[in-house]
Amino acid sequence: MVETARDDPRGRPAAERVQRPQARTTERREAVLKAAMNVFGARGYNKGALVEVAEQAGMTHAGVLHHFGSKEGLLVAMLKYRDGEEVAGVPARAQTEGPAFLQHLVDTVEENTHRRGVVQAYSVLSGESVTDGHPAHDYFQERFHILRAKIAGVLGEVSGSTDEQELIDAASSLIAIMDGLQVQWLLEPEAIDMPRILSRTIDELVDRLRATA
Amino acid sequence: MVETARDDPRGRPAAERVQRPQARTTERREAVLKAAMNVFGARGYNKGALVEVAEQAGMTHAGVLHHFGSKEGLLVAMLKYRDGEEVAGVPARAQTEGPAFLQHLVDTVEENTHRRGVVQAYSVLSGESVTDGHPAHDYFQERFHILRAKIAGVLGEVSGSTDEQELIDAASSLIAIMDGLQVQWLLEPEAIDMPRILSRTIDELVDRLRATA
DNA sequence: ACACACTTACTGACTTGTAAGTAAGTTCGT
DNA sequence: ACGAACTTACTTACAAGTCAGTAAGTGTGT
Repeated sequence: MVETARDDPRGRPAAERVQRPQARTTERREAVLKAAMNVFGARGYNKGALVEVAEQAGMTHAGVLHHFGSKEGLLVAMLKYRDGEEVAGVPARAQTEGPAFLQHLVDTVEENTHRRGVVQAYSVLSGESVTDGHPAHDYFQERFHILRAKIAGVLGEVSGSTDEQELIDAASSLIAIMDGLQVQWLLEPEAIDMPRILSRTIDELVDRLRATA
Repeated sequence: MVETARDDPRGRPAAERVQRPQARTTERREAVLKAAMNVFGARGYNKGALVEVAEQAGMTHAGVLHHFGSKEGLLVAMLKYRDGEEVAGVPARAQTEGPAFLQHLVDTVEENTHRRGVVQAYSVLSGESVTDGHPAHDYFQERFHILRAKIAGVLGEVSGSTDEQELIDAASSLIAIMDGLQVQWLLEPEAIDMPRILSRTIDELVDRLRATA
Protein backbone atom coordinates (compact mmCIF):
# COMPACT_ATOMS: atom_id res chain seq x y z
CA MET A 1 0.00 0.00 0.00
CA VAL A 2 1.18 3.52 0.82
CA GLU A 3 0.07 4.66 -2.63
CA THR A 4 3.71 5.44 -3.59
CA ALA A 5 2.79 8.46 -5.70
CA ARG A 6 4.98 7.70 -8.68
CA ASP A 7 6.12 11.12 -9.86
CA ASP A 8 7.55 9.64 -13.02
CA PRO A 9 4.82 7.76 -14.88
CA ARG A 10 7.05 6.92 -17.84
CA GLY A 11 9.42 9.35 -19.45
CA ARG A 12 9.58 13.03 -18.64
CA PRO A 13 6.03 14.33 -18.85
CA ALA A 14 6.09 18.08 -19.30
CA ALA A 15 2.45 18.52 -18.50
CA GLU A 16 2.62 16.82 -15.13
CA ARG A 17 0.90 13.50 -15.20
CA VAL A 18 -1.10 12.18 -12.29
CA GLN A 19 -2.38 8.99 -13.78
CA ARG A 20 -0.35 7.06 -16.27
CA PRO A 21 0.05 7.77 -19.96
CA GLN A 22 -2.06 5.92 -22.48
CA ALA A 23 -0.96 3.00 -24.57
CA ARG A 24 0.18 4.63 -27.79
CA THR A 25 1.58 7.74 -26.10
CA THR A 26 5.18 6.58 -26.06
CA GLU A 27 5.31 6.06 -29.77
CA ARG A 28 3.60 9.35 -30.44
CA ARG A 29 6.18 11.15 -28.33
CA GLU A 30 8.89 9.31 -30.17
CA ALA A 31 7.46 10.50 -33.46
CA VAL A 32 7.66 14.07 -32.19
CA LEU A 33 11.23 13.55 -31.01
CA LYS A 34 12.25 12.20 -34.39
CA ALA A 35 10.56 15.09 -36.13
CA ALA A 36 12.44 17.45 -33.83
CA MET A 37 15.71 15.82 -34.88
CA ASN A 38 14.80 16.48 -38.49
CA VAL A 39 13.69 20.04 -38.05
CA PHE A 40 16.30 21.23 -35.57
CA GLY A 41 18.91 19.40 -37.59
CA ALA A 42 17.88 21.01 -40.83
CA ARG A 43 17.22 24.51 -39.56
CA GLY A 44 18.81 24.79 -36.13
CA TYR A 45 16.97 25.29 -32.87
CA ASN A 46 16.29 28.99 -33.30
CA LYS A 47 14.95 28.83 -36.82
CA GLY A 48 13.28 25.46 -36.40
CA ALA A 49 9.56 26.02 -35.82
CA LEU A 50 7.25 23.97 -33.66
CA VAL A 51 4.65 23.93 -36.42
CA GLU A 52 6.99 22.04 -38.68
CA VAL A 53 7.92 19.55 -35.99
CA ALA A 54 4.24 19.03 -35.28
CA GLU A 55 3.40 18.61 -38.94
CA GLN A 56 6.00 15.88 -39.38
CA ALA A 57 4.69 14.11 -36.32
CA GLY A 58 1.11 14.36 -37.54
CA MET A 59 -0.36 16.75 -35.00
CA THR A 60 -0.68 20.46 -34.29
CA HIS A 61 1.95 22.53 -32.56
CA ALA A 62 -0.27 22.78 -29.51
CA GLY A 63 -0.19 19.02 -29.34
CA VAL A 64 3.59 19.09 -29.21
CA LEU A 65 3.47 21.61 -26.39
CA HIS A 66 1.04 19.39 -24.54
CA HIS A 67 3.69 16.70 -24.42
CA PHE A 68 6.82 18.73 -23.83
CA GLY A 69 5.63 21.91 -22.19
CA SER A 70 7.76 24.29 -24.23
CA LYS A 71 10.08 24.43 -27.21
CA GLU A 72 13.02 24.33 -24.84
CA GLY A 73 11.57 21.27 -23.14
CA LEU A 74 11.34 19.56 -26.49
CA LEU A 75 14.99 20.29 -27.28
CA VAL A 76 16.18 18.91 -23.98
CA ALA A 77 14.02 15.82 -24.33
CA MET A 78 15.33 15.33 -27.84
CA LEU A 79 18.93 15.55 -26.68
CA LYS A 80 18.33 12.96 -23.98
CA TYR A 81 16.47 10.73 -26.38
CA ARG A 82 19.35 10.88 -28.82
CA ASP A 83 21.74 9.78 -26.12
CA GLY A 84 19.54 6.82 -25.34
CA GLU A 85 19.73 5.38 -28.82
CA GLU A 86 23.01 6.86 -29.99
CA VAL A 87 23.07 5.91 -33.65
CA ALA A 88 20.38 3.35 -34.36
CA GLY A 89 22.64 0.65 -35.75
CA VAL A 90 25.42 0.80 -33.22
CA PRO A 91 24.68 -0.96 -29.91
CA ALA A 92 24.10 2.30 -28.04
CA ARG A 93 24.34 1.60 -24.34
CA ALA A 94 27.01 -0.97 -25.08
CA GLN A 95 29.57 0.85 -22.97
CA THR A 96 32.55 -0.79 -24.53
CA GLU A 97 35.84 -0.59 -22.69
CA GLY A 98 39.50 -0.34 -23.55
CA PRO A 99 40.69 -0.56 -27.14
CA ALA A 100 37.26 -1.66 -28.26
CA PHE A 101 35.95 1.75 -27.38
CA LEU A 102 38.37 3.44 -29.77
CA GLN A 103 37.24 1.10 -32.53
CA HIS A 104 33.69 1.94 -31.56
CA LEU A 105 34.43 5.60 -32.21
CA VAL A 106 35.67 4.84 -35.70
CA ASP A 107 32.66 2.62 -36.38
CA THR A 108 30.29 5.33 -35.26
CA VAL A 109 31.93 7.86 -37.53
CA GLU A 110 31.69 5.37 -40.37
CA GLU A 111 27.99 4.92 -39.60
CA ASN A 112 27.51 8.66 -39.50
CA THR A 113 28.70 8.91 -43.08
CA HIS A 114 25.35 7.43 -44.03
CA ARG A 115 23.32 9.52 -41.59
CA ARG A 116 23.80 13.09 -42.68
CA GLY A 117 20.81 14.31 -40.71
CA VAL A 118 22.21 13.13 -37.41
CA VAL A 119 25.58 14.71 -38.08
CA GLN A 120 23.99 17.96 -39.16
CA ALA A 121 21.82 18.13 -36.08
CA TYR A 122 24.83 17.58 -33.86
CA SER A 123 26.99 20.17 -35.61
CA VAL A 124 24.34 22.85 -35.70
CA LEU A 125 23.24 22.34 -32.15
CA SER A 126 26.72 22.19 -30.64
CA GLY A 127 27.60 25.37 -32.50
CA GLU A 128 24.45 27.13 -31.35
CA SER A 129 24.98 25.91 -27.81
CA VAL A 130 27.78 28.40 -27.15
CA THR A 131 25.46 31.37 -27.60
CA ASP A 132 24.21 33.30 -24.58
CA GLY A 133 21.61 31.38 -22.62
CA HIS A 134 21.14 28.61 -25.15
CA PRO A 135 19.04 25.73 -23.76
CA ALA A 136 21.53 23.12 -24.94
CA HIS A 137 24.50 24.85 -23.29
CA ASP A 138 24.54 22.69 -20.18
CA TYR A 139 23.94 19.54 -22.13
CA PHE A 140 26.97 20.00 -24.36
CA GLN A 141 29.14 21.27 -21.56
CA GLU A 142 28.47 18.13 -19.55
CA ARG A 143 28.75 15.90 -22.59
CA PHE A 144 32.21 17.18 -23.49
CA HIS A 145 33.36 16.97 -19.91
CA ILE A 146 32.33 13.35 -19.55
CA LEU A 147 33.53 12.33 -23.00
CA ARG A 148 36.97 13.80 -22.35
CA ALA A 149 37.32 11.86 -19.12
CA LYS A 150 36.12 8.65 -20.73
CA ILE A 151 38.44 8.90 -23.72
CA ALA A 152 41.39 9.95 -21.58
CA GLY A 153 40.81 6.88 -19.44
CA VAL A 154 40.75 4.55 -22.39
CA LEU A 155 43.84 6.16 -23.91
CA GLY A 156 45.58 5.64 -20.60
CA GLU A 157 44.66 1.96 -20.56
CA VAL A 158 45.74 1.40 -24.11
CA SER A 159 48.98 3.35 -24.08
CA GLY A 160 50.09 2.78 -20.53
CA SER A 161 50.66 6.49 -20.10
CA THR A 162 49.79 8.02 -16.74
CA ASP A 163 50.37 11.66 -17.60
CA GLU A 164 46.89 12.92 -16.80
CA GLN A 165 47.29 16.26 -18.50
CA GLU A 166 48.61 14.74 -21.67
CA LEU A 167 45.82 12.19 -21.72
CA ILE A 168 43.18 14.87 -21.34
CA ASP A 169 44.82 16.96 -24.06
CA ALA A 170 44.84 13.96 -26.35
CA ALA A 171 41.19 13.27 -25.59
CA SER A 172 40.30 16.90 -26.32
CA SER A 173 42.11 16.66 -29.64
CA LEU A 174 40.28 13.52 -30.60
CA ILE A 175 36.88 15.00 -29.87
CA ALA A 176 37.84 18.21 -31.61
CA ILE A 177 38.89 16.33 -34.72
CA MET A 178 35.66 14.37 -34.87
CA ASP A 179 33.52 17.47 -34.45
CA GLY A 180 35.61 19.68 -36.70
CA LEU A 181 35.69 17.13 -39.49
CA GLN A 182 31.92 16.82 -39.40
CA VAL A 183 31.47 20.48 -40.28
CA GLN A 184 33.96 20.28 -43.14
CA TRP A 185 32.37 17.06 -44.32
CA LEU A 186 28.88 18.56 -44.27
CA LEU A 187 30.09 21.42 -46.44
CA GLU A 188 32.11 19.28 -48.87
CA PRO A 189 31.47 15.55 -48.39
CA GLU A 190 33.68 14.27 -51.20
CA ALA A 191 36.66 16.18 -49.86
CA ILE A 192 36.69 14.60 -46.41
CA ASP A 193 37.10 10.93 -45.51
CA MET A 194 36.18 11.05 -41.84
CA PRO A 195 36.80 7.42 -40.85
CA ARG A 196 40.19 7.30 -42.51
CA ILE A 197 41.43 10.50 -40.94
CA LEU A 198 40.10 9.62 -37.52
CA SER A 199 41.53 6.14 -37.46
CA ARG A 200 44.91 7.47 -38.59
CA THR A 201 44.82 10.09 -35.86
CA ILE A 202 43.99 7.57 -33.17
CA ASP A 203 46.91 5.38 -34.19
CA GLU A 204 49.32 8.30 -34.11
CA LEU A 205 47.98 9.49 -30.80
CA VAL A 206 48.34 6.11 -29.13
CA ASP A 207 51.84 5.71 -30.54
CA ARG A 208 52.85 9.08 -29.20
CA LEU A 209 51.46 8.35 -25.75
CA ARG A 210 53.07 4.94 -25.66
CA ALA A 211 56.44 6.50 -26.45
CA THR A 212 56.37 8.77 -23.41
CA ALA A 213 54.77 6.20 -21.14
CA MET B 1 33.54 62.56 -70.03
CA VAL B 2 31.77 59.30 -70.72
CA GLU B 3 30.57 59.37 -67.14
CA THR B 4 32.13 55.91 -66.51
CA ALA B 5 29.32 54.82 -64.19
CA ARG B 6 31.48 53.29 -61.47
CA ASP B 7 29.39 50.41 -60.22
CA ASP B 8 31.52 50.10 -57.10
CA PRO B 9 31.78 53.49 -55.40
CA ARG B 10 33.58 52.08 -52.37
CA GLY B 11 32.73 48.88 -50.65
CA ARG B 12 29.67 46.84 -51.52
CA PRO B 13 26.76 49.22 -51.50
CA ALA B 14 23.55 47.34 -51.01
CA ALA B 15 21.35 50.29 -51.77
CA GLU B 16 22.81 51.02 -55.17
CA ARG B 17 24.79 54.24 -55.17
CA VAL B 18 24.84 56.59 -58.13
CA GLN B 19 27.14 59.26 -56.80
CA ARG B 20 29.84 58.56 -54.26
CA PRO B 21 29.42 58.00 -50.55
CA GLN B 22 29.93 60.80 -48.11
CA ALA B 23 33.00 61.33 -45.96
CA ARG B 24 32.06 59.62 -42.70
CA THR B 25 30.09 56.83 -44.34
CA THR B 26 32.89 54.31 -44.26
CA GLU B 27 33.34 54.56 -40.52
CA ARG B 28 29.60 54.40 -39.94
CA ARG B 29 29.43 51.21 -41.97
CA GLU B 30 32.35 49.85 -40.01
CA ALA B 31 30.51 50.58 -36.79
CA VAL B 32 27.58 48.55 -38.08
CA LEU B 33 29.87 45.72 -39.12
CA LYS B 34 31.45 45.60 -35.68
CA ALA B 35 28.06 45.64 -34.04
CA ALA B 36 27.04 42.77 -36.28
CA MET B 37 30.06 40.79 -35.07
CA ASN B 38 28.91 41.35 -31.52
CA VAL B 39 25.30 40.48 -32.04
CA PHE B 40 25.65 37.55 -34.43
CA GLY B 41 28.49 36.28 -32.29
CA ALA B 42 26.47 36.43 -29.12
CA ARG B 43 23.14 35.20 -30.49
CA GLY B 44 23.84 33.60 -33.85
CA TYR B 45 22.56 34.83 -37.18
CA ASN B 46 19.02 33.57 -36.83
CA LYS B 47 18.37 34.90 -33.37
CA GLY B 48 20.46 38.02 -33.80
CA ALA B 49 18.16 40.96 -34.48
CA LEU B 50 18.83 43.93 -36.72
CA VAL B 51 17.46 46.28 -34.08
CA GLU B 52 20.19 45.27 -31.70
CA VAL B 53 22.89 45.66 -34.32
CA ALA B 54 21.51 49.09 -35.18
CA GLU B 55 21.33 50.13 -31.54
CA GLN B 56 24.98 49.28 -30.97
CA ALA B 57 25.94 51.22 -34.06
CA GLY B 58 23.89 54.21 -32.99
CA MET B 59 21.10 54.19 -35.56
CA THR B 60 17.77 52.53 -36.30
CA HIS B 61 17.40 49.16 -37.96
CA ALA B 62 16.12 50.84 -41.09
CA GLY B 63 19.42 52.72 -41.24
CA VAL B 64 21.29 49.42 -41.25
CA LEU B 65 19.12 48.15 -44.08
CA HIS B 66 19.86 51.34 -45.99
CA HIS B 67 23.53 50.39 -45.98
CA PHE B 68 23.37 46.65 -46.48
CA GLY B 69 20.06 46.06 -48.19
CA SER B 70 19.07 43.05 -46.13
CA LYS B 71 20.03 41.06 -43.08
CA GLU B 72 21.66 38.52 -45.32
CA GLY B 73 23.62 41.27 -47.03
CA LEU B 74 24.88 42.42 -43.67
CA LEU B 75 26.07 38.93 -42.75
CA VAL B 76 27.96 38.50 -45.97
CA ALA B 77 29.54 41.94 -45.67
CA MET B 78 30.52 41.16 -42.09
CA LEU B 79 32.16 37.90 -43.12
CA LYS B 80 34.18 39.66 -45.82
CA TYR B 81 35.08 42.46 -43.46
CA ARG B 82 36.33 39.98 -40.90
CA ASP B 83 38.60 38.39 -43.48
CA GLY B 84 40.05 41.77 -44.31
CA GLU B 85 41.24 42.43 -40.81
CA GLU B 86 41.54 38.86 -39.51
CA VAL B 87 42.19 39.38 -35.83
CA ALA B 88 42.95 43.03 -35.14
CA GLY B 89 46.39 42.54 -33.66
CA VAL B 90 47.77 39.99 -36.06
CA PRO B 91 49.09 41.43 -39.37
CA ALA B 92 46.07 40.24 -41.34
CA ARG B 93 46.92 40.28 -45.04
CA ALA B 94 50.49 39.38 -44.16
CA GLN B 95 50.34 36.17 -46.16
CA THR B 96 53.17 34.45 -44.41
CA GLU B 97 54.78 31.50 -46.11
CA GLY B 98 56.38 28.25 -45.10
CA PRO B 99 57.01 27.40 -41.48
CA ALA B 100 56.17 30.95 -40.44
CA PHE B 101 52.60 30.30 -41.44
CA LEU B 102 52.29 27.41 -39.00
CA GLN B 103 53.62 29.64 -36.25
CA HIS B 104 51.14 32.26 -37.37
CA LEU B 105 48.33 29.76 -36.78
CA VAL B 106 49.48 29.16 -33.22
CA ASP B 107 49.84 32.89 -32.61
CA THR B 108 46.36 33.53 -33.88
CA VAL B 109 44.93 30.88 -31.60
CA GLU B 110 46.85 32.41 -28.72
CA GLU B 111 45.39 35.82 -29.61
CA ASN B 112 41.93 34.32 -29.80
CA THR B 113 42.19 33.25 -26.19
CA HIS B 114 41.73 36.91 -25.34
CA ARG B 115 39.00 37.55 -27.89
CA ARG B 116 36.15 35.36 -26.87
CA GLY B 117 33.65 37.29 -28.99
CA VAL B 118 35.50 36.60 -32.20
CA VAL B 119 35.82 32.90 -31.43
CA GLN B 120 32.18 32.63 -30.48
CA ALA B 121 31.05 34.36 -33.67
CA TYR B 122 33.13 32.00 -35.74
CA SER B 123 31.92 28.86 -33.97
CA VAL B 124 28.26 29.80 -34.03
CA LEU B 125 28.28 30.92 -37.63
CA SER B 126 30.23 27.97 -38.99
CA GLY B 127 27.86 25.64 -37.15
CA GLU B 128 24.80 27.43 -38.47
CA SER B 129 26.26 27.52 -41.97
CA VAL B 130 25.55 23.83 -42.57
CA THR B 131 21.79 24.34 -42.27
CA ASP B 132 19.61 24.39 -45.37
CA GLY B 133 20.03 27.55 -47.40
CA HIS B 134 22.09 29.41 -44.83
CA PRO B 135 23.56 32.64 -46.24
CA ALA B 136 27.03 31.84 -44.89
CA HIS B 137 27.09 28.37 -46.47
CA ASP B 138 29.08 29.35 -49.54
CA TYR B 139 31.44 31.50 -47.54
CA PHE B 140 32.48 28.71 -45.20
CA GLN B 141 32.58 26.12 -47.95
CA GLU B 142 35.03 28.25 -49.93
CA ARG B 143 36.97 29.21 -46.82
CA PHE B 144 37.59 25.59 -45.81
CA HIS B 145 38.48 24.63 -49.35
CA ILE B 146 41.09 27.36 -49.67
CA LEU B 147 42.45 26.91 -46.17
CA ARG B 148 42.97 23.19 -46.70
CA ALA B 149 44.92 23.81 -49.88
CA LYS B 150 47.01 26.50 -48.23
CA ILE B 151 47.87 24.45 -45.17
CA ALA B 152 48.52 21.32 -47.22
CA GLY B 153 50.97 23.34 -49.31
CA VAL B 154 52.81 24.64 -46.29
CA LEU B 155 52.95 21.20 -44.71
CA GLY B 156 54.42 19.88 -47.94
CA GLU B 157 57.11 22.55 -47.93
CA VAL B 158 58.01 21.98 -44.33
CA SER B 159 57.97 18.19 -44.29
CA GLY B 160 59.17 17.45 -47.77
CA SER B 161 56.28 15.07 -48.26
CA THR B 162 54.65 14.97 -51.70
CA ASP B 163 51.79 12.63 -50.88
CA GLU B 164 48.96 14.99 -51.85
CA GLN B 165 46.21 12.97 -50.21
CA GLU B 166 48.06 12.66 -46.96
CA LEU B 167 48.85 16.37 -46.95
CA ILE B 168 45.21 17.28 -47.49
CA ASP B 169 44.14 14.86 -44.76
CA ALA B 170 46.64 16.42 -42.39
CA ALA B 171 45.42 19.90 -43.28
CA SER B 172 41.81 18.84 -42.67
CA SER B 173 42.81 17.49 -39.26
CA LEU B 174 44.55 20.69 -38.31
CA ILE B 175 41.60 22.84 -39.21
CA ALA B 176 39.24 20.42 -37.51
CA ILE B 177 41.28 20.54 -34.31
CA MET B 178 41.32 24.31 -34.23
CA ASP B 179 37.58 24.58 -34.81
CA GLY B 180 36.66 21.72 -32.53
CA LEU B 181 38.79 22.99 -29.69
CA GLN B 182 37.15 26.39 -29.92
CA VAL B 183 33.74 24.95 -29.14
CA GLN B 184 35.04 22.96 -26.19
CA TRP B 185 36.98 25.99 -24.99
CA LEU B 186 33.92 28.24 -25.20
CA LEU B 187 31.98 25.78 -23.06
CA GLU B 188 34.76 25.18 -20.51
CA PRO B 189 37.66 27.61 -20.93
CA GLU B 190 39.76 26.41 -17.99
CA ALA B 191 39.71 22.85 -19.27
CA ILE B 192 41.20 23.56 -22.68
CA ASP B 193 44.60 25.04 -23.48
CA MET B 194 44.18 25.69 -27.17
CA PRO B 195 47.65 26.97 -28.09
CA ARG B 196 49.43 24.16 -26.28
CA ILE B 197 47.34 21.43 -27.88
CA LEU B 198 47.55 22.95 -31.32
CA SER B 199 51.27 23.47 -31.26
CA ARG B 200 51.80 19.92 -30.03
CA THR B 201 49.61 18.60 -32.81
CA ILE B 202 51.46 20.55 -35.48
CA ASP B 203 54.78 19.16 -34.30
CA GLU B 204 53.49 15.62 -34.35
CA LEU B 205 51.91 16.08 -37.74
CA VAL B 206 55.08 17.46 -39.31
CA ASP B 207 57.14 14.67 -37.78
CA ARG B 208 54.81 12.07 -39.15
CA LEU B 209 54.86 13.57 -42.64
CA ARG B 210 58.64 13.88 -42.57
CA ALA B 211 58.95 10.23 -41.70
CA THR B 212 57.09 9.07 -44.80
CA ALA B 213 58.58 11.70 -47.10
C1' DA C 1 19.86 70.84 -57.06
C1' DC C 2 20.22 66.37 -55.96
C1' DA C 3 21.82 62.18 -54.12
C1' DC C 4 23.07 60.52 -49.65
C1' DA C 5 22.24 59.18 -44.83
C1' DC C 6 19.41 58.50 -42.31
C1' DT C 7 14.34 58.49 -39.27
C1' DT C 8 9.56 57.58 -38.35
C1' DA C 9 5.83 54.88 -39.14
C1' DC C 10 3.87 50.95 -40.66
C1' DT C 11 2.91 46.25 -42.66
C1' DG C 12 2.83 41.43 -42.83
C1' DA C 13 4.65 37.24 -41.80
C1' DC C 14 5.88 34.26 -38.27
C1' DT C 15 6.47 32.71 -33.59
C1' DT C 16 5.67 30.60 -29.03
C1' DG C 17 2.47 29.98 -25.70
C1' DT C 18 -2.35 29.81 -23.63
C1' DA C 19 -7.28 28.96 -23.12
C1' DA C 20 -11.06 26.35 -23.85
C1' DG C 21 -13.29 22.58 -25.70
C1' DT C 22 -13.92 17.53 -27.17
C1' DA C 23 -13.41 12.62 -27.75
C1' DA C 24 -11.48 8.66 -25.98
C1' DG C 25 -9.32 6.04 -22.22
C1' DT C 26 -8.70 4.73 -17.27
C1' DT C 27 -10.01 3.96 -12.43
C1' DC C 28 -12.98 2.90 -9.03
C1' DG C 29 -17.14 2.37 -6.19
C1' DT C 30 -20.94 -0.36 -6.16
C1' DA D 1 -20.45 -5.34 -15.07
C1' DC D 2 -21.52 -0.60 -15.26
C1' DG D 3 -21.38 4.10 -15.06
C1' DA D 4 -19.64 8.37 -12.67
C1' DA D 5 -15.47 10.98 -12.14
C1' DC D 6 -11.55 12.11 -13.84
C1' DT D 7 -7.23 12.15 -17.20
C1' DT D 8 -5.05 12.09 -21.24
C1' DA D 9 -4.39 13.54 -25.83
C1' DC D 10 -5.24 16.16 -28.53
C1' DT D 11 -7.73 20.48 -31.62
C1' DT D 12 -9.20 25.14 -32.84
C1' DA D 13 -8.78 29.81 -31.87
C1' DC D 14 -6.46 33.46 -30.15
C1' DA D 15 -3.17 36.59 -27.67
C1' DA D 16 1.05 38.82 -27.71
C1' DG D 17 5.32 39.59 -29.29
C1' DT D 18 9.21 39.81 -32.56
C1' DC D 19 11.26 40.71 -36.82
C1' DA D 20 12.63 41.87 -41.60
C1' DG D 21 11.53 44.81 -44.95
C1' DT D 22 9.21 49.09 -47.21
C1' DA D 23 7.61 53.72 -48.07
C1' DA D 24 7.87 58.30 -47.49
C1' DG D 25 9.86 62.10 -45.56
C1' DT D 26 13.75 65.27 -43.43
C1' DG D 27 18.04 67.43 -43.19
C1' DT D 28 22.81 67.77 -44.80
C1' DG D 29 26.87 67.70 -47.65
C1' DT D 30 28.80 68.64 -52.25
